[in-house]
Amino acid sequence: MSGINKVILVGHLGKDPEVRHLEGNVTVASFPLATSESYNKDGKRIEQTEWHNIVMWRGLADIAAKYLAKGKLVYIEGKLRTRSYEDKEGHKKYSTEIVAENFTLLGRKTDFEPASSSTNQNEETEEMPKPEIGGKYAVDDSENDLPF
Amino acid sequence: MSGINKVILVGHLGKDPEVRHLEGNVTVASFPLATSESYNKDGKRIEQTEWHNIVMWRGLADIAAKYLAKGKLVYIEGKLRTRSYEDKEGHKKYSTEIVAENFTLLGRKTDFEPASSSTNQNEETEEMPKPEIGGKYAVDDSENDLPF
Amino acid sequence: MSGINKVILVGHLGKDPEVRHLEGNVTVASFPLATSESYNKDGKRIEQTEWHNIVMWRGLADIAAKYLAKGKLVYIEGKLRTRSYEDKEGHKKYSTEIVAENFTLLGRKTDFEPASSSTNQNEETEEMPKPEIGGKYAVDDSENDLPF
Amino acid sequence: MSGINKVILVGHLGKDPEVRHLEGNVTVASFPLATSESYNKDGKRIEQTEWHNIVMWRGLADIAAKYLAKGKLVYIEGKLRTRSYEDKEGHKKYSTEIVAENFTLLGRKTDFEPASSSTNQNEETEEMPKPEIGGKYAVDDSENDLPF
DNA sequence: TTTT
DNA sequence: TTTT
Repeated sequence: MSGINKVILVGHLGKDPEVRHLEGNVTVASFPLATSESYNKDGKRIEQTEWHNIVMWRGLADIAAKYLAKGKLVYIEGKLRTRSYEDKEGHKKYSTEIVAENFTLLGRKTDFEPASSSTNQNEETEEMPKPEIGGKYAVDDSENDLPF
Repeated sequence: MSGINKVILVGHLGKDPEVRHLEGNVTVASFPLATSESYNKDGKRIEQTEWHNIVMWRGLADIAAKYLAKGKLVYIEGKLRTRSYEDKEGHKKYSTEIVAENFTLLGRKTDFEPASSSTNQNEETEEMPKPEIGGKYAVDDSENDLPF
Repeated sequence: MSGINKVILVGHLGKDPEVRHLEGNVTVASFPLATSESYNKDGKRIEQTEWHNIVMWRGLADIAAKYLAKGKLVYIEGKLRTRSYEDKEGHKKYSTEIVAENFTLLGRKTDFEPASSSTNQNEETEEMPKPEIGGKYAVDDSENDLPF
Repeated sequence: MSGINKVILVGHLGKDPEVRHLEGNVTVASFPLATSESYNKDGKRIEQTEWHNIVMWRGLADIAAKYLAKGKLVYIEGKLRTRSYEDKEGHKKYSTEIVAENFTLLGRKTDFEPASSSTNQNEETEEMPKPEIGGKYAVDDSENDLPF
């Protein structure tokens, strides 16, 4: 109860989204996102880049697979989730991810062409409408916390 | 294109939600929300309260009618919208509202009983589940900006 | 007490910042910001633009005067404030503004040259460092709500 | 360049803040924060709690040491930072933390008494003013990314 | 009044 | 591994 868990990021994709299809026709897309900030330290300009693991599920993953690609600038809203797992040597590890809830493409017009990287090229591209420049993409996951 | 318009508020309702039913079975709920902040000025503690006009549509309005009431503490996410209209004397006026997209009840447990104020009392109360303490309420308005 | 009043916007300036200097060497900058979103209605693509009145004070206003200009894409964080005033005919009016707390320039590289519009051209430009692309600009207004 | 890295949390402290004093009179406070959400799955109410590692520096850490304690409800704004380190066995590990930039106490009035847990009890308590209920605590870290 |  |  009583909780807000919200992340807002604007950054560039470090790689094309990696798309996997799970049982039950569930799509998952994931990619690293860089958010950089710069500041002065001792008179020198320092740029610090933070890398975030972004995960998108179902419909949002499908859209990500079509429109997002390495280098694109994107606004992402989501929530933090930390998973624990064991690596191959059996050591417990933690991974913190941002589970995206919606995203908006930002940046120049040429960024708004459908992505054509090896990861997400496919024949259905023509059936997909052009992404609205700056359009917000969100998908109802039927996980709405409604009281009925 | 290229736009983010997001408001995040935590505050108390100044009144019970006012609920109206428009043609097409559309519900609208609206209420004032106070967000206060305090700061020191010239050694004196100043408390400044800002009032916001909150509007909720459709399913979210229905939920608001059940669970929100004067005095409750609530987290609200939404977007800004400024409407212009003419008052009775024909003068053009502007009103800026926050169109809520979701909300979460905060505060003590006793705040989470269904509201029973004159505004939102009705027979269906018993059919409504208890609100989850801190549960997030959001409703898909079928306005998702999906490209298909 | 108990309040959060936060606005997050990404949009384009509709005009150059209008800069005023008040008594006490206080600078105020203000400008309209457009946030647009598009959605489908009845099979047609609708674009809806919302206009926001942005106000920046003191040091932040000085920076805005240098680096912001009509057309630029900017991320802004701030809070809502509604002022009431009387217009020339003596009618009470309300104006809701976003008092900015910090901003970050977004967009293409060419957007990061110092602004040279009529509003903010001045001789001091060369003394100003180049804005960091995507650098965050914030100024401590000595209004921190610290308990001491 | 071009980056926004923002986290907004509302949750309860899982423990009293752990306060450390580094060389140079630098204070660091850290504590776990729980944000819970509940949703329906297969007709059953599921409550899912996410734990976040919160870190506060310098002046903000000092304030946290005074006013925050296990169980308190707090609104926190900050940014994500992932550190890598080697554990005692020499295995590389990652830890994602939220570096807080400001916080606001939420909840009932009785929550706003100075904390008196073992962690943060000390003689200076009387010199500290009462925290404003819902007061926002922020401290300028002299890390402002100003271009001058 | 912005932008695409 | 992004971007400027």
